[in-house]
Amino acid sequence: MSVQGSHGHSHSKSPQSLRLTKGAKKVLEVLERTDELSSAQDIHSALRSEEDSPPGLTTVYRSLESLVQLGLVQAVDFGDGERRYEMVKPGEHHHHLVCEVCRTSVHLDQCLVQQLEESIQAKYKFEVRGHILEIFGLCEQCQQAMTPAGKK
Amino acid sequence: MSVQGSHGHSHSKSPQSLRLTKGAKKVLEVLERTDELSSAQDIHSALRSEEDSPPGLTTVYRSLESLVQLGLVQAVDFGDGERRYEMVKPGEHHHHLVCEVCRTSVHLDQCLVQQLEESIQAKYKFEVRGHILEIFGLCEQCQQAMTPAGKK
DNA sequence: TGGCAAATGAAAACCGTTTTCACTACTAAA
DNA sequence: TTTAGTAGTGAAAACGGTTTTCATTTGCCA
Repeated sequence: MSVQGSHGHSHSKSPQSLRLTKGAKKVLEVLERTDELSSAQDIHSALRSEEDSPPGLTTVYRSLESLVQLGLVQAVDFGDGERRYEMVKPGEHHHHLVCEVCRTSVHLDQCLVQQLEESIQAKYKFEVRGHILEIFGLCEQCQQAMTPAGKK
Repeated sequence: MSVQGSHGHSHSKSPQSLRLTKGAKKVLEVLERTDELSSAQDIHSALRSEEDSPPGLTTVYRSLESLVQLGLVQAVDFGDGERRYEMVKPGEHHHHLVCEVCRTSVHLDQCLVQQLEESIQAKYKFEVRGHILEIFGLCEQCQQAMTPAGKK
């Protein structure tokens, strides 16, 4: 249920794209079988290497936007300038451990924030609609790979 | 303690900027008296409207990078394409309620994640170094401003 | 089957951020 | 105090992910 603003001016999303277009289906397929977070470009190259006439990058972006709107996909932003996406399994909601070195990410098995929302709502009169929680650090391998000396 | 990757390749930050330069001081002053999150451009225009020879945008960016490195400022990314910054009061760590309509943000008075870090560390063998938690929704005013009809 | 709205792709525009490079301001040594 | 040498700065260009534009194609349906 993470919320994702858009770069530019985000015109309220008109008629189009409320249906699952052909391109969007292909994008969703890629995300369906990918366990890690994927950027638009990741998805685009995945498709290009397996389809004979893959959707263009533009279509991938547009599809992702629709899929997010449809609630089938969630966008995550680590602040490194590249947005990542992943499938949302219905009723599932979770966060990630993101390794700062190798950038791999692991799902946390449940949402840590849900219980807090109610009290925030009461205390701040703030209507909670979504949240981003990402935890950064070092995965096990990268901890080991970092020799005591190199521990910048 | 939010973590902030950089856009490009982030050359490990050489000698320079480990001291508080003149430009950085001005940037810090702006953040010091601002209670909301500010983007680089915000800071730049603030300075331009009050100094006779204000630091350029480049310097603002460079200063912010240094200040983050020095731990005096933290960067926050909502995924709308614009990074925001705020002063870090020593020992303080908190998160924000961000209104999706008017984009104002309010501090939560404490960190909601700290208690979790230890158990994450144990369970996932993941060395936690930082996290991002931002909660999105509607502030009180914007809730009211949204007439039942206009509730897109 | 003809007409239209939606979908698509290529290329251009965007825009926040970073890099480059020439120049200036400090600072420390002589 | 002059003289390096180093760090800081600004303007402009480069970058790169994302969005827009616009001409074309696709697919639905009356």
